[in-house]
Amino acid sequence: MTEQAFFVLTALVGEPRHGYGIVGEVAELSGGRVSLRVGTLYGVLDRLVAEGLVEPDREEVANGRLRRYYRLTERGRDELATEADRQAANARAAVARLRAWRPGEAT
Amino acid sequence: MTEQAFFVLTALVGEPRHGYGIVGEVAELSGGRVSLRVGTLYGVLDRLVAEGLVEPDREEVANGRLRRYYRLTERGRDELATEADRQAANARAAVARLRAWRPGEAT
DNA sequence: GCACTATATATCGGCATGCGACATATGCAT
DNA sequence: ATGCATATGTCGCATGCCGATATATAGTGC
Repeated sequence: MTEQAFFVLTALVGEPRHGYGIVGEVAELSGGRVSLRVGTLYGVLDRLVAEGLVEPDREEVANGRLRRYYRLTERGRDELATEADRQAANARAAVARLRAWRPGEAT
Repeated sequence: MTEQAFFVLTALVGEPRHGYGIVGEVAELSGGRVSLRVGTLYGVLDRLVAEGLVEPDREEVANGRLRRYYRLTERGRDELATEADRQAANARAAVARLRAWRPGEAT
């Protein structure tokens, strides 16, 4: 799973969001580290829908502008949890190695 | 940074390794979750060398077979540490959200 | 002797993905 | 009127992953 897809899923946890809202939410919850571009968003969203991790929720018109909402599926939630564990494990593996071999302490 | 590049850097922490050795090391330290393919390896390695995160170490001939070793640079080590923090933070953000909204507790 | 496997290097082409640029449209402020 | 924030979406380029392929040596099984 790509980092962008990972953050889209995370942004959708709890409540459905529309495309533009996801962009803002991703920027916020990543602390600005990841800026999801619109050119990326719809491609990612289409793929996630095709994989059954996300599904269309509803359409709203707010202030004359269309809002298309998406929500996380049960499977999307599970996949996200699995992926989060993976990432955490990867980070742990790297940190453990970096600690084991301090500079100048090469085997 | 891609997951493959991340694992190549991790595999090189502490001691220089040759290409084929990196493949085995990555498989081991990822618990089999990531299988780095040879078609991927050399591309990743070239990019890391170009970015100054990895550099050629030495060449050896063992059992009539050439072994080309690579080692992690100071910058490579720093980048890996930064990336590991990023991954850990991403995982934490996702887990925190998943815990906050349990199934059926939607806002 | 011959086939197969493991070790070890490297290249090539197809496919997926990320993203800048662009297109379109509304409401609000200047 | 001009521009900005909001909101949707498309297109093409560049990057990156990986299967397939090529080359070469040493050891094992038949």
